Amino acid sequence: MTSEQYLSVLNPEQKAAVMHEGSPLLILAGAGSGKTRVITTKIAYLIAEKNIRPQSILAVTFTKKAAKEMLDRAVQLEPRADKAQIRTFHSFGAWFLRVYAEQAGLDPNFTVYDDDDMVTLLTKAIPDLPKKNASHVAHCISLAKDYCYEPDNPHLADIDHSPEFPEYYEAYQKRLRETGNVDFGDLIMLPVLLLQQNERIRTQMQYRFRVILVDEYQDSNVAQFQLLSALAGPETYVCVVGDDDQSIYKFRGAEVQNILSFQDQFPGTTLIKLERNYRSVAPILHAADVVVSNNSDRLGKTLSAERGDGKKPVLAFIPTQDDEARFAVELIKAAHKKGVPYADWAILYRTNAQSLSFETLFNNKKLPYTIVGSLKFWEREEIKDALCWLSFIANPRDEIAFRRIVNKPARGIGPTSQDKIIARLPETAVSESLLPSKGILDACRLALSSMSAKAKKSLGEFIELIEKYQTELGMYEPRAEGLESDEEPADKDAPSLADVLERLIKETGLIEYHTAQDEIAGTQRVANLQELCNSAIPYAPDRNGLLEYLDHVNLDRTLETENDEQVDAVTLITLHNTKGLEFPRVMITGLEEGIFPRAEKSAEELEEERRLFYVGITRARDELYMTSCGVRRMYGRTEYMAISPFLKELDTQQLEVIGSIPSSFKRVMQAQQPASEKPEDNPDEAGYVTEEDMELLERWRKGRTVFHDDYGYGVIVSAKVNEDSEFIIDVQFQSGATKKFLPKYQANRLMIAEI
DNA sequence: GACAGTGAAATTTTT
DNA sequence: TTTCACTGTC
Repeated sequence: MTSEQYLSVLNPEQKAAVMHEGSPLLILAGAGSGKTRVITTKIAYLIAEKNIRPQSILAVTFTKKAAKEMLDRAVQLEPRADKAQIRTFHSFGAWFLRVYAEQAGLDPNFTVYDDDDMVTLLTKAIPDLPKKNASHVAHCISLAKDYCYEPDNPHLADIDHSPEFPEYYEAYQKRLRETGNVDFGDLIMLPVLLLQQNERIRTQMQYRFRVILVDEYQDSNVAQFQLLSALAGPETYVCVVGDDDQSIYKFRGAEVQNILSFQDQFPGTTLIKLERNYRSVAPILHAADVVVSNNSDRLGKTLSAERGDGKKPVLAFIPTQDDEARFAVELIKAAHKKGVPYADWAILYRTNAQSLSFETLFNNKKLPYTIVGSLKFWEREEIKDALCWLSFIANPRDEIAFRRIVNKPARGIGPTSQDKIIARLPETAVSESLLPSKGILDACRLALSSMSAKAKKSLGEFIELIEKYQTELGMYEPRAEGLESDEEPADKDAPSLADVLERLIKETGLIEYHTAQDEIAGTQRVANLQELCNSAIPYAPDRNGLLEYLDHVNLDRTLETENDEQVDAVTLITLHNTKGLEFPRVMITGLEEGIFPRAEKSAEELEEERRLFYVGITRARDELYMTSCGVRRMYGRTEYMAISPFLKELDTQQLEVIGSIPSSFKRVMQAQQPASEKPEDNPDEAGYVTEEDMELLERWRKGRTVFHDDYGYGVIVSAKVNEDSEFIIDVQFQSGATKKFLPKYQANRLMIAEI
């Protein structure tokens, strides 16, 4: 495509953003304003018209999915863009640290620890830290790293002001360095420290990247800002794109301040606003706007709906979560009959746990779906086991991996022996001046003499097995790689890492171990292991292949189903994961107080939840459905849900409301009706009593005997409309227990007992 | 050191 | 309701 062609489809602001040069650029891009198009066109334009070498362009995104899409679209416009560095922040960090592993004090074959590994390592580093506290401390350490605070930083108290925290952090960091590995936070923090301390490396990097583009800048954290600052030299062209209304990662250290103060941090910045929305029809955009305008802490912008009018959003009140899933199925099936593909639909929810009722029913009704970003697969025991074998082969200083695999299946080397071995680790560091060290393997050899005959034998076999694979994969050969790392994808028929992995899980006894487990518990573990092997197919059976594969699984937990794009399936996804995506038809589920927004939110956090709602609404192109359940099963108990406070912020005149409307919402609707249509009588009691309530009051009056499926016979001791305008009864059962019910939602389980 | 049985806790959101 | 961590026994 020529640049005239791709520039001609842009509106004036977009074109200005693409062609801008000579100063830092901040693009404030509203939802659906063609932000990705602008970035990808800019990449193509810089290469084609400004003679920028593709290799010297760095484009950073937050998710691998976004990176992939950006690369694909840029390549469509300009084939040479495939040489540009388009990565997530974390994968850039991993790339950088592999290039400068030695300077960063890391094993060149390091792998990345996840949150669970952090907790485990922490309990090893600080033995008397209670397990329950460990995950909290681990979380705080992550946050500290998001702010680029080292253990001696006085600001640590802002994160956790317990006096021990800096000690814990320091002990953890020391132990982590001994493993040669990194955690997620290190992937950003260590490059920042290295760039700040080492002028030569800084100059190298600043020379290497002449253009840096950052997407979703509103969700960058302080460490990422510092990384950007360190990478940007006086000659570097910096362009960031973001939307303060879509900042949803505060809990992870995201700092909206980064985008709000960008113009101060980078003096002379040009600001371009993209406010034309090309995605959603007007009523959907209106709903989004009404909701987000309840937030106070925002730059403020007005989106115009370029697509014009369309279908009003639908708000459905639904009895239970099973009905919610049924509602989705019916809607989707009905549309499918009219030719709407399944893939047009996305079901959005606040917490991963909510996907379950949809999965169950979709399976039942043979409705195809894909789950995005479900971490479950990678958290499975058998998967982690297999990956730890690979990690330990790559880096035999990896204490966590070692402990996990050395005694599985049982080899008679329990925690006590493991501690003994790890205790010998310092000796190996001294005796082993030649790099790379064989770490724990050497420590095992030192500890052999003090072990029982049985343990000695199996530990010897363990060492042998690891070393065999290390040799096969050439783990100690120098890495033939400079700054460029443009690996060609492996040939389909070429030998693959998958073959190695398959052999490994057989030889280690993992497959037998899990076959046995499958038979006992009826699980799918062997099948999962097979799936894992499949995921390794594109990687070469050598050192680089292994490291790339491990980075891939550690930095991107979404299981790549190769035929992702071809299969026609409904998308099940958390609201957070929808960032950057769009769908013709969107259903936002679980709009109940305590679910969305989640319970116990401060005012500030509530604004973030509201932004999350805003993000969800603005994903929809043509149709938007919102559902709210009356009751929901949680922890095996049935809970009565109040409607989400966000629903009360909607413009009910611009909604289609269906289902049995709770009186608390009827009140909202009446309040918003034009004065002429308002009913005359408006009793201003605590609870507003509707006609429907009158019927309920008559039927469920005080003193009547009722029968409940679970609790048996009982007497109604109170019947009233509560503060939330919901009709509620108290029933005293024969057991003596008193329970509250909303009879409207209990038609199947609670009935009047005729006497 | 392995395993069965018991009791308590669990659901944020993600790179 | 399910899952996980802890305890006591072999």
